[in-house]
Amino acid sequence: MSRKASPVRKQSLHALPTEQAQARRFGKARSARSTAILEDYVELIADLIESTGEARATDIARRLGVSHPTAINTIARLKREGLATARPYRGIFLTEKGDVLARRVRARHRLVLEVLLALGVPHEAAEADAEGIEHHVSEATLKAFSEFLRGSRVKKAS
Amino acid sequence: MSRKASPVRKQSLHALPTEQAQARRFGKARSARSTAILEDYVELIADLIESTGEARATDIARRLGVSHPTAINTIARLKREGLATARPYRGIFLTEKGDVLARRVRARHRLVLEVLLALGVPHEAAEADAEGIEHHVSEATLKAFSEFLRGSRVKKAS
DNA sequence: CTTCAATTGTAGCCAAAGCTACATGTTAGT
DNA sequence: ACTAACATGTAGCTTTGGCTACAATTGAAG
Repeated sequence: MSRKASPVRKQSLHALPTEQAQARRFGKARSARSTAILEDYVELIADLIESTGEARATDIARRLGVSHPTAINTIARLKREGLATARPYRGIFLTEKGDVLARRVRARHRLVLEVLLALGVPHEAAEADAEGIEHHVSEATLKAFSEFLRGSRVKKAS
Repeated sequence: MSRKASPVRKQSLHALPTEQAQARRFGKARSARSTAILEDYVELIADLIESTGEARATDIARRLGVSHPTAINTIARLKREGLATARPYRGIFLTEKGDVLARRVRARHRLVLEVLLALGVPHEAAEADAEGIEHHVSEATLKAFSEFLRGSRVKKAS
């Protein structure tokens, strides 16, 4: 079937998106997946530094639920990408770039969590799902979320 | 720092979750990520079969925006996991198990999309983000979503 | 019935993200 | 000042999910 590459594939009943549109969407999801881990690390490092004064590799590994070599490997990737630095045996630090990313990610995380809670998702599920969902929320969606929250807060206040 | 493994790490200002809780959440997100691709394939195969009568490897590759060997590799994984079968040069088919998964995934996808739209997310962003978000939505969240939608539909109707 | 282009399959590469096992540093407590 | 326990680092393996390049199969058109 389908000898020629593209000409107007019969769009039927449920109307699939066009190939291009669908490929674009999947591509976005793929790239979000590949940055998700970096974002998790950066966010966690920022949290640890803020709340305990330092971010050590093993603490990070324990909190992520991975082995410490895995954490060290990923931290090496953070360094390669200019998001973090580390003085051996002295802990992990964020670069300026890492810090900027951390702020963005944390704000987004909080917003996603609040929206889930506002929608009536139970606390623990909201916390768990937010951890996965946050990486796939675009700017446009973020904006809609914060407007929705403003609305629902107003409603509650009245 | 932190000679002993766990004793009550000082929970400060922003109150980090406990190590166990956080590790559990990250673990869930990780496993969701690893099944996300399988779910995408199964969903797409079901869509293609329903709307065009068959699912060919190259169509799948084109729609996902990946090379055809990548698609074939992943389809091999689907077969290994008992979700799909393929008769060489004859297209891809879902097993019973694959079909069950496809139904679940499609229902979830639709629900996530509807919620995003109901929250005021623009159409294209909603479609794109849903593609990533859907894989991280738990049963509890799904339930909350469908109740929220019922509510918002009622409101709109009034 | 041949041919040639599209589809499908195979081989072999890469990077990421996980693991276990082992080696090396550090440092708190005696 | 030692030493044991913990933290950190290194080596080497696996799986997943990408890729390109090439080989084989199909089937529509001539």
